[in-house]
Amino acid sequence: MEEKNIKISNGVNKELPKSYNPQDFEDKIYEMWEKSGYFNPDICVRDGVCAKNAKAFTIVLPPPNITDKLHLGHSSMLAIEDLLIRYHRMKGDRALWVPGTDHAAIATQNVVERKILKEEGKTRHDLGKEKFLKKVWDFVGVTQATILKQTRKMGASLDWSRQAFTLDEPRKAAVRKMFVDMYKEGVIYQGERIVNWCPRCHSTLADDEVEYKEQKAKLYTFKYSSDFPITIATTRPETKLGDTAVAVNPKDDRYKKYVGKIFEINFAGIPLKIKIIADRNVDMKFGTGALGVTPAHSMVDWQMAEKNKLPVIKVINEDGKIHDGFGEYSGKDVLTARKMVVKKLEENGLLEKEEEIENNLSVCYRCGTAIEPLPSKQWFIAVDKKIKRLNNKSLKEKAIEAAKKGKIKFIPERFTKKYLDWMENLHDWCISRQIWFGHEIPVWYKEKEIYVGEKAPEGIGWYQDPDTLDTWFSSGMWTFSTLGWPDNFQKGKKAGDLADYHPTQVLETGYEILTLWVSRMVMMSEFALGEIPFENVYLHGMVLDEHGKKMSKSKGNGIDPIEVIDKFGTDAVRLALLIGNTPGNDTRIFEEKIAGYRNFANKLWNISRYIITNYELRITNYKFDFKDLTLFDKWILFQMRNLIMATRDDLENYRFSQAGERLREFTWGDLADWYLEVCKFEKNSSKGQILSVILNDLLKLWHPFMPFVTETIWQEMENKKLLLIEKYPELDGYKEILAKTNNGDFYPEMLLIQKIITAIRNARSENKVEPAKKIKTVVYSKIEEYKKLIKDHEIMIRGLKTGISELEIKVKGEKIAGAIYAVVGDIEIYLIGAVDKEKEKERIKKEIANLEKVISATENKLKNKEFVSKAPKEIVKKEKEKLASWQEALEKLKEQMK
RNA sequence: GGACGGCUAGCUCAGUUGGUUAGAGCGCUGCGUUCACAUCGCAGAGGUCACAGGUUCGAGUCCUGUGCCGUCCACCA
Repeated sequence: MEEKNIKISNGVNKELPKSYNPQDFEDKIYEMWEKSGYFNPDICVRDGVCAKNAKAFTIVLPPPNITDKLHLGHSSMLAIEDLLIRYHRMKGDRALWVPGTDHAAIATQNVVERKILKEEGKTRHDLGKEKFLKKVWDFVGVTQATILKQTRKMGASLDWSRQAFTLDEPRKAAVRKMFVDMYKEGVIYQGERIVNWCPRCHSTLADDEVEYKEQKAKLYTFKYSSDFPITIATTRPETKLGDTAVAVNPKDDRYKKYVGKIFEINFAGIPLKIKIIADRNVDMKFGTGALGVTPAHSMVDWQMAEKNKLPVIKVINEDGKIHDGFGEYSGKDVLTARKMVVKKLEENGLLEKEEEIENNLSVCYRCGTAIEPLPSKQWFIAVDKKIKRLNNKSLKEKAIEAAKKGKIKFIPERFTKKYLDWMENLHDWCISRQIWFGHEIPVWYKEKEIYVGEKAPEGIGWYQDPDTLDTWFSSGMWTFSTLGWPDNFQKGKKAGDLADYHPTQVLETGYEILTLWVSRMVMMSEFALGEIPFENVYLHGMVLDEHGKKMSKSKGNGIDPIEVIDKFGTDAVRLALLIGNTPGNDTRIFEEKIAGYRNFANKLWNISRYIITNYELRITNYKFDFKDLTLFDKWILFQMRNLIMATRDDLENYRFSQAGERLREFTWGDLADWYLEVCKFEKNSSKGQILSVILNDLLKLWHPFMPFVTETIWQEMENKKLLLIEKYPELDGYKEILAKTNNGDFYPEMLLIQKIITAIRNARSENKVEPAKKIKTVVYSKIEEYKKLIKDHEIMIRGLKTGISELEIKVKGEKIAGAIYAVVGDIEIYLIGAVDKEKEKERIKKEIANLEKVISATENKLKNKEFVSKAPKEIVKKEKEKLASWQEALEKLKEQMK
């Protein structure tokens, strides 16, 4: 067939290249999409791509931290979300995907702090707040630009006209409004709490910023004083200067009699009032079973103190030294003070035991300094407070209810439990942070006055709260702050984007922030709008390296998305991330895997190239009026219809990997290896049109997975419209065709032909017959229909690498000696004149052994009366049929061995 | 300490409600370059589904227990 010149989309006449080179097309294609405006659903409505009243399908992109460029985990997130968005856009939904980035307060501040320390040898305090923040904003500008570029590289069809940043002006206004509303409602309050304090960095740390270091420590067992009845144990005697209670387990008979009593004692020279309290969290078996309660310097003790209304005595100050008012200890650092206290105890004969134990020391993840838990004034969100606007339910209750009632579904389902466990144990949420970069707290002070409002108060002498808000406060508002809240929410009514796109349909994010982020979003949305933020939460796993290790810069095992995109193409990277893993599970990725999908993209390219060059005239002719349909035509259309059905079902149920594998199997197996090969030998008037239909729908099905190569091919096919906004394949046309073929009654015939071809190839290969050698082939069959079937498909059978020189079809003849033998059910095949007797014998023996094994297993099954009586009739019938056909084949093979 | 996940071919992983001889990709073995593709084609080898019980006519799949690996949470005074 002569090679034709194909018009490429840019108008230049040229031949399609032999292999697909992503770099030649990807950027151009993305530009086309972006310029078209169809990433924006409003433009789609305007141009009739989707109906005005079409269902909305909204995803807000989990905003990547601007601390660094994107890694493969982000790529995975983008691939999944883009798949969903493209699928729904093609289905005709008003698909909106909102882009943005996260200021990631603490993380960003730390990165910049480290950077200036390294580059200029300065701390943030050296620079001062204003200069330091300028440095941060410079940094943000750079990384943000990189992130946005990378996101486009992934092919993400985000609506850039709605781009947001968690710390831009609209979001700042939203945060202020939220804070003030919550404050007015009494949900936000100021209170004291133990925070993780790093005495070196002079800052609080979030719980997840604390690291634990295994170490050996000394556990001291002692009495406060000789007149105190209970012995306690501690690794930190110096903090005991601030003890206000001793806690024991309420079931502990040793101490029951003391519970409720107060002892006034002198501990190492300092007078203390100690109350004996009962708390079921005290482990009777650890140490002496009694715990000295130091409310100011232990999270757990603080909680006990609150419950029991105990006084709080601060022992250690912000520099990690003993506070004033502790006599000789004041001003000493904790280690010195510890030695002094222990010495005192020894002198007074109060120290009973000193032993080495293993324990976990909390240290600052930045500098490794031991953390001091200290009480400090912070802002909180009350999660248990009943709120009027929530029908007297608390934020916690609303968030739990949403999951329990199934308003919010989790994928995979097991994360529902994790979400609920976390929610049920949630304490008030501390939202203030002692850092500079972040949302300012809309609170002003003037001597003893306090003002909370969206704008600074009038008058002189007011100063703003120096703290900033936890980054999750603003990202918790992400689903609605990006859709125009609060402007779009007046008098309790949604308007604009908020009315059109909220609640969103899917929140797709990593399972590691289920608790940190997802839970907060639910509470914030319930408070602000009285509705859930999203209907489904799809959780993906982590992207790990080949050996299952986390990718990290320090280990140097990370794969840079841009590098692999340059090497293998975006589509290949996307497929490698989408296929071969399941929701909520981690996935390993390495270059060989990506290379495999690069090969696949090329395969699809070549399939298309073949169809386009050979059937060019009919390629855009998408019509289901075929004049004549052969067995294989019916089969491929049947397979295609099943594929469309299954893919839709898979995508609706978030089985992306399965959908991808199925598509791959059809494309490479059914279409390339069988149907296209058939087309080379079987000519009929419908072929071009069938191929046109198949390729059209196949490209559409693949588009959400591999947007670039599919769009490129689509454009090569001289389509005026973008594949991006094509309608997703429907079943209508296929249904008609199928009705005409009695819903697939041709299927067994098709399988028979396939089996005959495979059997011949196999027999030749095992006998080491050179592929080029043509052999006379004789086929026996008692069944008249089969004979006709084979006769009708002779050209095709001969064409498909069976190396037949002459094909003879007989009813039944004598066994042909010295020939290669194969059997397919009733059909016997002899390949004459190329037998390798030893190999042939071996092969038949192997097949006999194989058959005998399955036959005996099946016979036993059918002998079992209970199986026959209790199993469904269908299953039993199937087993019987199988057995019969195996037995027939076995007999024939045995005949050959004689 | 608590919760969750994994354990299926040499490697990476699928396996939807229990029911053909348990699948795929990569890798491996043999053969193959004439007209879509060597980023390819054809054929093949390779698994007692971690282990032990149980339910069932029937278990990779459901239940109980054990082991190993991993993750998250809580952290011991």
